[in-house]
Order: sequence, then structure tokens, then C-alpha cells
Amino acid sequence: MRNGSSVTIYQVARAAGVSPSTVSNLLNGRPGRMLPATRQRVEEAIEQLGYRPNRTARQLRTGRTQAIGLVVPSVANPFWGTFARHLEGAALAEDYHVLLCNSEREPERERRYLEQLWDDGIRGVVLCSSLPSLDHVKPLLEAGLTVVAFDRTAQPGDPEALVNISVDNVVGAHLVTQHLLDLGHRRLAYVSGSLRAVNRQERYRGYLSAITDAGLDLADANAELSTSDTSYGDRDAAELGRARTVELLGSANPPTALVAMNDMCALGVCAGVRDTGRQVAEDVSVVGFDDILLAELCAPALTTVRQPLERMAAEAFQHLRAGIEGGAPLPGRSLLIRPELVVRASTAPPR
Amino acid sequence: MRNGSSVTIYQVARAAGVSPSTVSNLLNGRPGRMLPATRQRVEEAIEQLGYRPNRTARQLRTGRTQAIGLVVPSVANPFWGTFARHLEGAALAEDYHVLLCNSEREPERERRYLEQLWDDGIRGVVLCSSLPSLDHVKPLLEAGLTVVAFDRTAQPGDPEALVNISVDNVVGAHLVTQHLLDLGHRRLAYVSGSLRAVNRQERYRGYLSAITDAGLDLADANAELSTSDTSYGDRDAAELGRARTVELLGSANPPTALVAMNDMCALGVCAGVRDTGRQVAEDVSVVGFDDILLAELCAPALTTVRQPLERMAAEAFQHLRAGIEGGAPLPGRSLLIRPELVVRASTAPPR
DNA sequence: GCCGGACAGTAAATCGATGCACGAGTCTTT
DNA sequence: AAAGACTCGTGCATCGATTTACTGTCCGGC
Repeated sequence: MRNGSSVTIYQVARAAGVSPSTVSNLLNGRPGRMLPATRQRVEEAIEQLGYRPNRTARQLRTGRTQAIGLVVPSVANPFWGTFARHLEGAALAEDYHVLLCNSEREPERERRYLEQLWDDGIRGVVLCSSLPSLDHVKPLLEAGLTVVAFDRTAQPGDPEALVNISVDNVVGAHLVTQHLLDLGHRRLAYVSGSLRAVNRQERYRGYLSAITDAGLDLADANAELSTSDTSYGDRDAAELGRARTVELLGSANPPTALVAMNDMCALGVCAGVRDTGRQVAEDVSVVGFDDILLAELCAPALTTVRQPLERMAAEAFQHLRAGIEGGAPLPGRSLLIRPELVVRASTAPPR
Repeated sequence: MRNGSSVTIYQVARAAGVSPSTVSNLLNGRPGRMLPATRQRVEEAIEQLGYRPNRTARQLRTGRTQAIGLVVPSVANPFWGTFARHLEGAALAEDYHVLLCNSEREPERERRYLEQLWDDGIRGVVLCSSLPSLDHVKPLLEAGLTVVAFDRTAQPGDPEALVNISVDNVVGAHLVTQHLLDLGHRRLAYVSGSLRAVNRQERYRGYLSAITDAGLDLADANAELSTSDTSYGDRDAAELGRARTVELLGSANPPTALVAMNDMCALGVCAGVRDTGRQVAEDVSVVGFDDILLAELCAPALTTVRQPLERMAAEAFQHLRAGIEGGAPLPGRSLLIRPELVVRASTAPPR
């Protein structure tokens, strides 16, 4: 009795006076193969003995698991934490489990995780990878893994079977930059970690396009990019924002508005602004991206771009399920969500 | 070939010219049962074929899984997100997976999760439950589940086999309240959600004891408790703090210092302070608990009590592993970590 | 020369569920 | 009346790994 209670299908069968096959048939949506009376006897036996199927055995036999993998940079980042929560909620509703994997933005770790998940029988994964290339998942995709790439738009050269779900980063960054321009700002800067990540690059593109679309010259607008090439993790996004901001504001002709690659970074930027003795909004406008929970709690509340995480998580899960239960992965497709500008108190007209 | 590559132990055996048993013996740390030459042949075959053990089959046979469960109120809360990340890190180092479960503070959901985990073959769980009673895990404990109750000190009447890991909430709250008293504050208030959760109660006790230990009368110190009995989730902790604070500061003789049950709540309290046109620190001191990442980023940076999450997560995992691999659960025990006061900018002497 | 034991390795049962292939009985059809 | 078709099932191989019980073989000791 290593396994605790462990009522098996055989015991149910004996109790109901049928064969294990019949119990299995009932359990697997083939109740038509028996008389209603038999069916009831089996159901009673199941009830009585408190039978619960052994998922491991089932998985070994069928090759299917009721679990999906979630690979995120780090769930310590509230953005990913919130996403994880929503994904898990969607999964729970269909009796699926979620295996949590923090890649810490290390490619090698990410690869290792995916393989491990595959070995564990997982056939569907939400991959939140910032890597510019997803070639390393190709073998798994070919073997039959369903992968939803989240927060990463489809790239030329991506594996075919990939499903992409992402907010439109270009539009989002455009929106928020436009907002700053509308307020009258002309000297802007963009604060970002390494631009090797696809979504970061898109956001930067949106930022630039808003400036040029407004008929401004990039040089005139004094649009700067303050980045760092070392591979910053999430926990350091804020520190990065803080350090860069102090630098930027110390320069000769400092920007009056700062666009951060995401909210965590923006919080750091705000801290940096204060470090130099200035006030956010009054002296320097700051905007973020994501609309994490804290964006509206910090002082001043952050103007940012909202990602509808719950909807996106539900969508991601449904894709996975379709891929897993359909047996074959879905044909690759791309879902681009239109983000929403959320104006709060961290932006104001320049002095 | 449903299963992709799927090299089995049999194929390895054939390639090496031995029986499957021998391969298994090698794989399970019994290399002494064969000649070094044989051993090498098997190892070469494994290498050559790229064999990787099927964890599902292994689990079915042995009853053991290389996975643990993590039940938290909500990983959207940065505190739990950070804990999850550290736990996952500790697990990864030993090749364990982490199954993520958000209870959303719903007892029924928590119970359902635990059963599901058990059915899935999980034999070790970190349970972050705020429920005053853990009676519902008793059957699982008896069946052989190893449970580490995290952020919850041992309670009289708890199941025997429980391992508790928690920060000393009483001491922590005492420390931070003491700090306020040292600064000269005499009119304090405590802001908390429902006190039914064990740790919240302890923190409140620590708060009260600091006041009486200082030789003050509770009435003199004007120590108030502002709580709400509706079951607030994490995402609302901040809103609760905000709403209560506005109320408290609107009263006749408002407190000069506010102690929040945790950092999320404290962030809300800070927002509430500003809502009433006051300044945090200058007009009203605010303290939190946990020292989440954002505590030092928000403005002003939050004075709080640090929980050494990484160390605690590592400890929790080691207990689970011992419980799982030892076959039998460990005898119940309790680990109480001494927290550390972190003084930042949200506290100052009263006006 | 025979027994006991260490050594090197294997056969086969087992974990629990699944589902194909088959079968016995009953009803239709021509 | 024989052949087909349908109903209500069941037998058994199978998923991949583990592990117990066992078989030869060789060696040393008395």
C-alpha cells in the first residue's frame, strides 16, 4: 500500500461484477457500450470505493498528461506572476496542472527545461522567451510539442508550428510616446535593457516611430536610447532604470520625459528621478509598459500601457489544449492584441 | 512513435548485448553488479542512442515523483512570486519540478488542489495557507504526504506530521513597532485584513506587545486596529490599506504612524496617506512587512521587516526532499526564522 | 571432492489504466 | 434457415521501468 488509498480499476470491476475493460470504457466516455443498469452498477462501485484514477498510469498508457509547462523569465516579476496566476486559473478550470519554470533569462536553462518537460510527458508549453531565435525548440516542436510563444511576436525564420500571442508592442509604445508628445515634451529618452529581446526592440521601434510620425526629427526630439548590454534579469530591471536615469538626468541637456521598457523598469526610473532631487511628473514625466498591479499604487501612479493578461492567458491555454488533445500541433498562427493606454499621474506637460 | 524519440531501456539493452535488468541496475546506482567492461558497454549504448529515462514509467513503478507542489494564495503577489522563484530554484538544482497552485485563499480550492496533487503522485507539498486550521490536510498526511507549512507557525491542534517554516511574526512586528516608538510616535494604528489568518494575528500581537513593553498603555498609545472581516485576497490588500487609511486619517485625532500587515498593504496605505493630502514620513510614518522587491523602489522607500525568502525556500525544499525520499514523512518540527528590521525612508519622527 | 558463497547477470512479475480485437447472444433480412 | 448486423460486453497485450528471485559459474577451504 505504498500508494496510500490506491483503489484500482480492478477493485471497482470486481465490486461491480464486470471486467476492468468495462470500467475503463465508462471512464473514457464510452458509456454507450453497456446497459444503463451496468453503467449504474459501475458508477455506484466507483462512488462507494472512492475510486480515483491514477494519472500516472493513464499517462504512461496514453502518452497524454493533464499538465502544461510555463516557462517565464522569473515569476518574481509581478508581471509574470500575474500572468502565471491567470494561466493557472484557466488551466484549473479544465483540470490541468501548471509546471512552473523560471528561465532566469538563461538560454541554456530554458533549453534544459523544455527538454525536461518533454521527458516528463508534457506536450504543451507556454514559452515566455526573450531570445531572438527559437531554433532550440524546433526539435521538440517536430517531436510533437505544442508551444505558445507568449509576449513575443512572430519573427521571420521562426519554426512553423509556433503559435504566437503577444500584445502589439509597437502600437503600445507608440501610444504612450504619442501621449508624451501631446503633452508637449520634445526631449525624450528611452530606457531599456539589452535590445536583443524581440519585444524590447519592438517597443523601441514604436517609440521611434511615434516621434517621426509626429513630424519631428529624431535629432531635434533629442530621442536617446539608454541601454545596457549586459543581460539584465527582471530583478535588476528596476536597478537598471534607476542607474540609467541618474546618468541621463546628469547630462547637459536632460530629457523631460522618460519611456521605460516596462513598469518594473519605470519604477526604477521614478526612483532615479527622485535620486537627483527632482519630482516625477512635475519635473520629469515617466511612462512604463504592462500595467502591473503596482503601477497604480506607486506614487505618483504610473502612466502605462495595459496588457490584458487574463484574456491572453485564457487564449494561450486554449491553444495549448487544442494542440495537446488534438494530437497534432496546430498550424502556426499569430495573435496580436491591441494594447490600451492608461493615463495616470506620472505624466504632465513639461515645465 | 507517439512519444517522439522514445528510446527505451530495451533498446539500450539490445545494443549493449545485455538484459534490461542490467541497464536498470546501472541506472539505479548498482553498478557493482556487473563487470566494469559490461558497465562501459551499457554506458556507451546509452550515450549513443541518446537514451533518457521515461519519468512516467518510473513513477508508476516506484510511486515516487520528481516533483513537488506549491500552494500559495496567489503568485500575482510579489511576495509569493519571489518565494516561488526561490523554491523553484532549489528544486531545479535537484532535478525536481514545481507544480504551481494558487488557492486564491479559498479553502475549498486549496483542499481540491491537495487531493489533485496526491492523485498526480506528488508526495511533497509546500503549503502556504492562511487557514486557521489545517485539519483538511490530515488525511493526506496520514496517507504519506509530506507537508511543509510555510509562513505559518505551528499551532496547538495541528496535525503531528507537519513541518512548519516561518519567520517569527511576533518578533518582526515587535521590531518594527518598536522602531516607530523609538522615533517618538505615540498614536499608532494597525492596518490589517481579516485576523483569522494565523500570521496576521501574530503580527498584531507583536505590535501590541511592543506598545505595552514600552510601558505604554494601549489606550494612551491610541493603538487602533483597523481591519476588515471580508476575506480580502492579495490583490486587494493594497486597496484595503488605502481605504482604511483614508478612514483613519479622517478621524478626530488621527494616528501619526501606521503599521501595515504586509508590504502590499503598506503600499496601499502610502497611497491612502497621499489621498488625504499628506506626505508619507513627514506627516505620517508607514511600515510594512516582508520586504518585497518593491519596498525599496517605491517612494518613499518602505521601512519594513525582511523575510529571508531564499534561505527559507531552500530549507523548505530540503525538508520535502527528505520526506519524499526517506519514504516516510519526517517527524513534525518547527523552524522559526528571526526577521530583520530594514529601516528606509517611510518613517520619521512625528511632527 | 564436495560444499558454501561470492559474482555476474537474467527472467519475469509488477505498477494501473487503456483500447483493440474478439465473442456470445439477439434481432433482421432475404 | 443462414448470413449479416447489432448489442453488450471481455481478454489480453501494452506503455517503460523496476526489482525480486533465481541460474550458472568459479573459487577457496577443509
